[in-house]
Amino acid sequence: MAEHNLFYGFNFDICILQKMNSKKTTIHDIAKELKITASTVSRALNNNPRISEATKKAVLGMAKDLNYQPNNLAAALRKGKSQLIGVIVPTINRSFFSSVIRGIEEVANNLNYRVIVSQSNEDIDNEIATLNALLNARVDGVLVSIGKNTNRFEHYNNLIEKGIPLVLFDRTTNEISTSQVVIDDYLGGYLATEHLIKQGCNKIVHFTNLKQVNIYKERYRGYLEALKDNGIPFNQSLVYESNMQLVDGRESAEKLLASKQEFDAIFSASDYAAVGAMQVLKENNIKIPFDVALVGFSNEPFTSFTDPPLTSVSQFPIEMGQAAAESFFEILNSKKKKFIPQKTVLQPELIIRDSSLKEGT
Amino acid sequence: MAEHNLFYGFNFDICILQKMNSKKTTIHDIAKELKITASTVSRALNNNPRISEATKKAVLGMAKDLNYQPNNLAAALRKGKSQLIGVIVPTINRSFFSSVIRGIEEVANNLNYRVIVSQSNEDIDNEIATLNALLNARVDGVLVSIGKNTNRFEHYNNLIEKGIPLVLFDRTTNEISTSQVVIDDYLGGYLATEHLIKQGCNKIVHFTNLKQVNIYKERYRGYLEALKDNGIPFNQSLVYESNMQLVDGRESAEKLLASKQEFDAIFSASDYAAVGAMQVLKENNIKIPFDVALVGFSNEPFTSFTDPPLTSVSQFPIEMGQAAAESFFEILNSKKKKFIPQKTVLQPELIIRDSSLKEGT
DNA sequence: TTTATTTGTGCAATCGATTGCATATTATAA
DNA sequence: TTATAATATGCAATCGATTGCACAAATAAA
Repeated sequence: MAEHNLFYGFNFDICILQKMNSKKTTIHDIAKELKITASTVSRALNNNPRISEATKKAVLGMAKDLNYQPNNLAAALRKGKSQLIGVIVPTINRSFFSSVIRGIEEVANNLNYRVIVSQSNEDIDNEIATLNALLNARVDGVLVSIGKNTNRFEHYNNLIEKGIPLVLFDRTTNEISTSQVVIDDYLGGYLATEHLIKQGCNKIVHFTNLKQVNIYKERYRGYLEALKDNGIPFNQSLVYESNMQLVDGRESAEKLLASKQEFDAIFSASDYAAVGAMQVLKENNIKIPFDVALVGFSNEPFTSFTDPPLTSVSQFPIEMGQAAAESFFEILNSKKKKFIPQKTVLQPELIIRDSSLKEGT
Repeated sequence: MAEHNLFYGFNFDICILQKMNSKKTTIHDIAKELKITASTVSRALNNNPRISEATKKAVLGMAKDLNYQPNNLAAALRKGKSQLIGVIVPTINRSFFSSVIRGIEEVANNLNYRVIVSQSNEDIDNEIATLNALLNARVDGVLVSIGKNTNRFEHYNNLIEKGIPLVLFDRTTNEISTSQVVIDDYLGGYLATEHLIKQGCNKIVHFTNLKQVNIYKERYRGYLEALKDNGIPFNQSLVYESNMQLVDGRESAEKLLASKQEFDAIFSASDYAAVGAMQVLKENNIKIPFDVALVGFSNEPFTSFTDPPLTSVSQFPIEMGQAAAESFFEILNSKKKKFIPQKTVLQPELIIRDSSLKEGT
């Protein structure tokens, strides 16, 4: 296990934390130096048109000389906006979410906003506590992907009542009347299934999760529709419900084999469950994709490292983050004007890899 | 590609952003209501011993009634500390870093601090800009994993001079005299190599990167030492240098095969390069681990999904984040006292999987 | 009963930047 | 030359919470 070994004084010197009498310089210091007032300095720094070019130049120069660093806290307090935005995700520790955050950050930083990240750990109390903490930190708004178990939404609706911008992404709900960004899970399910059919499969198993989360239902709906559109009768006994983790995929695959049903493909609504199934199939000497074609969902980074590489549906997480941030700033900038919550639906893309590619080889 | 389709008015109502006359309540509101002063309210909320229990109870009750939310900005401005800490990583979008952040967050949130995350994208200018942005946001300190190309460190040394707590983790340097948290890469390299030797290998290839980054050098050193300790002569032509991504691993493996050298194992200092090698070996019908045993480094999540699963060295990223945060708060709390920068070295662990396990099967 | 403490609150300044309004200076129009 | 407008800057209040110091009331000690 990871232990903490402490070594002292490597090639470090003992150092004394000197609070440095160099008190940070403020606009008042600049003002004093230039024999003008702080208000003029403030305006000059903000490029206010009422300030002469000469003064502006002088202020900017002196600011540089004194190594002036603006205190955003003071400005935030006065202006009532902090240039901070909060992001709540179930966990940061998943490729999908960290990529979304990356997208959000890109857009936010460009607009000179900073991002505060918090994790709900799929726990509603945690989610509420974390939201309050963000509000206390006076974030200018919040972007959220709600937890699996979140079934009350007052805390979010309160935000909206207070006029605090809120955007939901990926894990959304219609119980909250605000802008949201999702991918078209239905389409993703449809594309995946259609692809399998085109590969010649017609006994397609589906792994899904029927809990409250919308996304799986939509993928399932896409699966059904693709079958229908291609004249393939739906067979309920080919649908396996589980928690969609790797072990669940293994379990479903084992049940499937035990059932002796015929099947020539599996469309798993999760990459993890797909990998579990892949393992079981290989253990049983079932050839992928020749005996059974396999498609996952999410295009997790590991999908290209499995053997065979796993066909999957990309959700474009970075783009989702960007879109969410853009939606967010639209709300932020529409203050006091009428504002219509909008739903941004991103198009998923089927990433075809060997696990489902029968022809050619 | 992901397009943005905008649908209006799904089951959303048009909603007007009402700045809600409900101005946020402040301690003054509570004070007025209770006919006491704001200072008393402030002290009561902070559980100051000079305030009577009765008053405290009244204040707390009224605070709840009025739905009071403290304004951390105001407190931060006055107290000169924001309860915000900044984290800079090359990218958030990598399992290792997002896990470290998770660890940092856990500790920080418990102490009522929020974490602001920023990415440097391995670019030094970006790193400096992002650091300044964090300072302007008045973070109480910073935790950093420095970029690959960062070769100047004044911006960090400035922090230290100003007495702003700084902790380095994983990607560190001795050019900055502050606390740091790393794993023992040397030991990781040693363990990996030793394990291969114990499996009966004695012609062990090593994939490494010889750039400025310390971590690869240390792993290499561990490799050399393990060879030496086991009486295996070092063969320079078995060492392949590259950028350590998947394609680089492929390339190195191809060169290796083309060289016709004999080898019975590969220790790659990166999981990605290891997977690249795995692909090439399999394409050449070389059996893993029977013909060639394979070990990676980092224990990326995908290592358990490859075929065969890849033996690797775990760096315990969450624990690293926790240790970094603990180090950070030690500095923060040692203010004005003498403070000795300390180096925390975490022990890595070899996670043995099938790619290197010759016996048994 | 008087003096010394302790206890509980209030007063007012402060953190640093912003901003509505007033004012002084200069340029333009009448 | 005087009235008017434009330009540039200053004054002072403000955002909301914190905190050193003062002070009154209550309690304890003399």
